[in-house]
Amino acid sequence: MSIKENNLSVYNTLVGKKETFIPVVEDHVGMYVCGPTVYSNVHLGNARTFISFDMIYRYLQHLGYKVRYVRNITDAGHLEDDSDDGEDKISKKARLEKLEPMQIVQHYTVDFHNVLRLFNNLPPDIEPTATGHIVEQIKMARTILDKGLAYEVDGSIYFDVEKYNKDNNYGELSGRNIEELQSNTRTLDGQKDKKSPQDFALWKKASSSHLQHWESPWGEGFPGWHLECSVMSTKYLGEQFDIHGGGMDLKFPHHECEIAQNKAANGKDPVKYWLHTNMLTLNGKRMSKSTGNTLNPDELFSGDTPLLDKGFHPSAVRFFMMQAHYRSMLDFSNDALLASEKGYQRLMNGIALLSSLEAKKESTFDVDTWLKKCYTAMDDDFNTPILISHLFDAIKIANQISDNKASLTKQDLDLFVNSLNSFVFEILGLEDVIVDNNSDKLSGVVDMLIQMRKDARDNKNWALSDEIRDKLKEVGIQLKDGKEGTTFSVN
RNA sequence: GGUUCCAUGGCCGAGUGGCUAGGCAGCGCUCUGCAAAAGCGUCUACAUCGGUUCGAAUCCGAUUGGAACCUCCA
Repeated sequence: MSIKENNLSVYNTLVGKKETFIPVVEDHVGMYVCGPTVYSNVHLGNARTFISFDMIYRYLQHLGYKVRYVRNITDAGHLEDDSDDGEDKISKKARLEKLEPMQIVQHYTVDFHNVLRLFNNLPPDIEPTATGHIVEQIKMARTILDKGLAYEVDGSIYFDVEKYNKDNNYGELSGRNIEELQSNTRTLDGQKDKKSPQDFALWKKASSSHLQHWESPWGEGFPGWHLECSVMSTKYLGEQFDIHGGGMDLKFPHHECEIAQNKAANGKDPVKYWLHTNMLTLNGKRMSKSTGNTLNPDELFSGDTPLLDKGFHPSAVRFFMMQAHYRSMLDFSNDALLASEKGYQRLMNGIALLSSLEAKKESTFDVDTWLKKCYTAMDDDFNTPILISHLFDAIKIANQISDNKASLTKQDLDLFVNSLNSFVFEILGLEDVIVDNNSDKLSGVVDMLIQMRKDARDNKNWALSDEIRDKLKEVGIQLKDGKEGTTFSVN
């Protein structure tokens, strides 16, 4: 399959503007996305980032690119700070719960996968773990050490930012400069080993309290915060690859350090396009594990939280997220979600209707132009909100066709139906959940009541027919009287 | 404190130097025994104050308010 003729442009954080997307290797895309640190349940903010990149992955594939999507699992634990007695999150959690660190890792990795599956995310092609690449991390640390861009202090290896900055630009991604950083870095305890506060650890000596540690040329220790991503992206995508993604919050220092490590080790700019997704906020503040301002997916699905009136289907939530651009901040609220859910149902109803429409002799609607607009939206840095506005236009046309106010030829109708389905299900990754609402048994019961109500209505027994309708409504079943008979929906 | 970003109609949320995004709610209509649902139509906004321009919500400056990063976080 050849690449669809397209003008995909992406917003590249590195240059601060949109650029035409041209992969390093023709027809192939290497994409690395920073995955979660698995020390607690994944929250919706995390999910947003991975859902956004899932959409990007899907669209790149749709365009015909052969994509290798790598997303890591951070299971080695990042240090809480750079102090000597620093304890990483995974060890800390393990100590609290009296569990093996890898037990924690396993538990939350499974949770992470489950949640993303519910959101209909495709799995990445490779999902490497930090603990599975200790050898490679030691090797890269040694390479950087050999090149003189890192130094050893008491069993720990630190990256020499100042020295690196002489021939490179530390801060190119986040727009910082090193002087500013030096004058503005807060003073933290236990940084006496480092030459300069902005230096960061490639390898840290393990203290006796550390549960996770490995043997290295410098003694027992564990890898630094940023090394795993440099190592694993290089290993699976090469020294230079196309897309590196992650949340905005990782821009600095994490991604900045990744660039520095890769350039120091390989002498090349590792990434062509840096893509950063914006935060999901709750009450106007960013969701964050450490501050506790979070909403967990199971609370969202069940509605078991004071924040929500009811539970929401993962696909409706995904639609809610797709209605905002991935680079915009999105605030999570009950009202916004309810509004989105209704729109989502409308979209699904329209799609169901569309597949039952009949072709006519002539077309009153220009499908090709519509389709082009859809692609233009997606090609413009994956603008899903605009795409969705076009999808609603399509739904309007579908209704018009149904009312005989518009028509499409067989060829146009097929293209229309296929394109709409492909955008909604294949690219946006939504699911048709209307069907899921109607379990066989329930619909059997309700159909019986609908028939009884019809008999009552035929006998003009309005009291009974209204009672059936209203009682059903009370238990959350909405009857819908239409020309072709009565259907129902479950709220 | 430093750096960066944002402020859009009742709500959510795109866009952007002249060409009414879209969704939800509201209102009107169609349908209906009455409703509901559904569909159709409609409501025309861009924080404040200056400036640039034939023209600014869109560019520039200031002000106010908010956010992110600077410390682990998607």
